Amino acid sequence: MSVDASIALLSWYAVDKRQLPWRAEPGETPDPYRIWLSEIMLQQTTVAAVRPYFDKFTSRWPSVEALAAAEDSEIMAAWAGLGYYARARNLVACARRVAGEHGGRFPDNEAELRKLPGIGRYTAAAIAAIAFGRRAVVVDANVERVVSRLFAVDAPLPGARERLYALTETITPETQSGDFAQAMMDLGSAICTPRAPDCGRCPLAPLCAARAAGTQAIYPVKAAKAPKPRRDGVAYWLEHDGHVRLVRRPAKGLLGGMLALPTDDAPAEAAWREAGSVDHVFTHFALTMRLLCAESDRRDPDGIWWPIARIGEAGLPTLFARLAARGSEWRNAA
DNA sequence: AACCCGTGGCG
DNA sequence: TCGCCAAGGGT
Repeated sequence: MSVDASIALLSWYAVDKRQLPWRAEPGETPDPYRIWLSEIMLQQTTVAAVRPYFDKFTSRWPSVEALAAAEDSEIMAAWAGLGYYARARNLVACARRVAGEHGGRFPDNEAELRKLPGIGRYTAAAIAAIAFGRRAVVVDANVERVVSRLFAVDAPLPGARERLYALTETITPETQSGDFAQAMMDLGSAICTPRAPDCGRCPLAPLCAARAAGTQAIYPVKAAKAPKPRRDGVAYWLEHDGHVRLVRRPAKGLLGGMLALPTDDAPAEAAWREAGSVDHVFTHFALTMRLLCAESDRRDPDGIWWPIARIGEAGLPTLFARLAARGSEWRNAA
């Protein structure tokens, strides 16, 4: 099974693999910095969403030393809109550790990579295999889906995670495990998809237990999810002389470390006026946030005041970018 | 171990 | 329309 699976898969990958900006062409040497950056961005995020951010980051910061030397605020702003902002905070911390403690070179093995911020079991294995040619067991959501079908694993996720890891280990080849991992992920993305997998085009179909039983659509089995609660909030658009008041959110928690409109408590005594609301869905709750707007007769010198004409450059996360659009409309209507 | 943490596309 | 889903990690 092991050898058959990897040969069939690698043959398919050699022909049908995707061209991606971070992926080295055959004969090229992969750049660990670009592999690392792409892997962090791709955590729980689609290739289509990552592409423009990867291009922007590698243009502005072509090396890990360049990234390490950047200001936190620049990097957070550049990450705005991509989500899961702890990744950006860990990205800076990791770049500075690599630049400061490793001479600008990423560790070339899983155990050392695993010690760096933002690099967990999956990412350490992926970088070790793809950037450094190490044999590593790379298990992401694509691989879990493919393997759950190959072996018809009936135990539900996330409990079945260790079982799926062990099964992946049995089919991971000793060499070319980086290509094998990327092939599994491309297969999961293009053919062995969550709904309606295209088994007719799958190089692993002859080896697939679920396919043999005709039950491929039921895998991976997943535990029921808790219902998503709804919450309500208030944000404030306070402007003065063409500028709007912003705040830097606390480093931890929701949208941590990002610039935002003030929330919860009014930033000033003013004649606040309703300007509608924005609905936004986060991973674990749905939020309806009202927007209150006012003009201030003075400018608190301790606050962050951003020119409204350039609000698009502030690097607001999506929720606040949408609220800011409402605030600008309110302003133009007044 | 269970919970926290974004966003946009898709059927 | 809305729930599902995505190259997960931290605590």
